[in-house]
Amino acid sequence: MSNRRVRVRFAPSPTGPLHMGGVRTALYNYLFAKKHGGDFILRVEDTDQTRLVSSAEQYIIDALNWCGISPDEGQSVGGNFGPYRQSDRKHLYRDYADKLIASGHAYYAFDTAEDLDRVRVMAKKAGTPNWQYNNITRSQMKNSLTLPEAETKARLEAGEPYVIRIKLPRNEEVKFEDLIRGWVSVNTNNMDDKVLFKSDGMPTYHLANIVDDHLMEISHVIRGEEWLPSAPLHILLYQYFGWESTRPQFAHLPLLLKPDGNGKLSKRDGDRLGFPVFPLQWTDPETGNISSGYREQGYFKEAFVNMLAFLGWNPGTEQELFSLNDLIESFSLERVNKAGAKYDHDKTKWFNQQYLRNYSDAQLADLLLPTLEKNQISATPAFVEGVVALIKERAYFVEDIFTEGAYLFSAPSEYDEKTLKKKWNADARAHVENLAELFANLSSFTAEDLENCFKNYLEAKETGFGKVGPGFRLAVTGKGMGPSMFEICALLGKEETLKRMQHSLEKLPA
RNA sequence: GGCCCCUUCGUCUAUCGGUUAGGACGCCAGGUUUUCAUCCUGGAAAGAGGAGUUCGAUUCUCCUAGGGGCUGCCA
Repeated sequence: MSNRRVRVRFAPSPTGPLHMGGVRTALYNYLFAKKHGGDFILRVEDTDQTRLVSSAEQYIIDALNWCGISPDEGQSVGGNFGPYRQSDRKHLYRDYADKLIASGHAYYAFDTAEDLDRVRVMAKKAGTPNWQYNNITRSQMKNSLTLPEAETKARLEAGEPYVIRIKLPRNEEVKFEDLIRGWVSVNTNNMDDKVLFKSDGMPTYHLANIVDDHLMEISHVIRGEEWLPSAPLHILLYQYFGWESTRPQFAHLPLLLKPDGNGKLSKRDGDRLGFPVFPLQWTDPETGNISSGYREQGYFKEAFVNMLAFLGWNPGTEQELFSLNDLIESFSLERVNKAGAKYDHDKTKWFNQQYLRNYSDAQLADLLLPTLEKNQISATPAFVEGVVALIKERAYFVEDIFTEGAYLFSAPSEYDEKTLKKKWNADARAHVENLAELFANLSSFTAEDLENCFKNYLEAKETGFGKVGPGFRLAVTGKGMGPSMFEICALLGKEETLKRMQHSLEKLPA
């Protein structure tokens, strides 16, 4: 058992886009697999045909690929344990359900959905809020345990719809050791006879999940805490199938919580609180609604992954910046927290800023190209790199470099009103005029030259930086704030700088 | 309501019986900067409450409270 090859699976249901909680579950599975030299499998659990969203499966694959945590096995990449889509495995499950019936651990139930609704409503009226189909109530229902054998047989042969339910024992303690939570135990009296096989011929999650994990030789089931309540049921299934010796170990992850109010982060929270909940942008195929994604918002996948990894896990050191390889090296389930974690968007932005700074100017210039193209701006690579160097430390996103430094690419068409009002006067105008003249005579136009020239001017005029600087900046950039003016002018070059200064004198009030 | 899980600064977290309870984000103040951003320095900020075990509990146990999950022929 301990020598068993590590094989983990991420098993989403393709009912929509994967949200960041799902991505984190996938990430932890991936990290655990890679840490132990094992396999990371993507299994699509599409047993609920009514909730299926056709484009969801591809979205899930795209999202994992973007994050750099592509599966080793799956429908799209192949593998020796396929098919990896449960609807393609449909033929497999019935036999297992039958085995359970044969061994007395499951039974046929003929109660219709309407029957069950009625019973639940009545029970509620009688003061029982959650009626369950269990080892007591099943005696009053229509199933192969209560019906005469001949009638069961007749109904089956007549093609009457039925489901197969697990038959839980009375008053039995089910215990298992969770890798994150330790011993968890539940009494079967508090569990119900879950449906294993639906009337549409599909297995439910519970059956398909156990059968597939077994067949695919899964060694560790790492999934969200929402599955903790049904884990005992799964334990029992392994027991009834006689698969206890190869039963995977369980690890139930803490949930990602909404930053405001209560509850777990859900798909419906997309953009509601001013941040995406999806890794990639998603267009709802029915409504056409678009939900934003981290990728399209300009987040680096490294930052996104790093941030997600830290929501529920930490290395125990003070290091916070981890590449995917660093994460693989450091990850362990023992260091995963038990309590749910609230998502913090500020921290996510901070992570992105950190990664942005780790890129070289040349790399960032490259990344900026599409944005420039979109805005129909052409500039030499050297110039773009110069802009990056000047602006990058005030940027969180690549795109910020453009929005913050737009005035470097094209001369200002408007001038900041506040600065205009406060700093532009006859003196400022005269200073710009004088400086333009001095600059025109410079043979070398480096930041250093400009600074010297500027400072000499200040001395000559016996004035301070504060009297001249703001007007000068306004004239050249149209802004009231920004990086060093000397750096800016040096980057723009003599011709452009002078042109802008002249232009401002014509355009700004006298 | 029932069952299960959880509980350290606002948030993410460190601490595996003895610490001035540490770090990060955010926030505030000061410094650097012509300005803004960056950067630097500093600051405010936490063991839910109550019992017990122990020489000693944030750490172990129990109770209470609070939070979360589940309670479907959904996953």
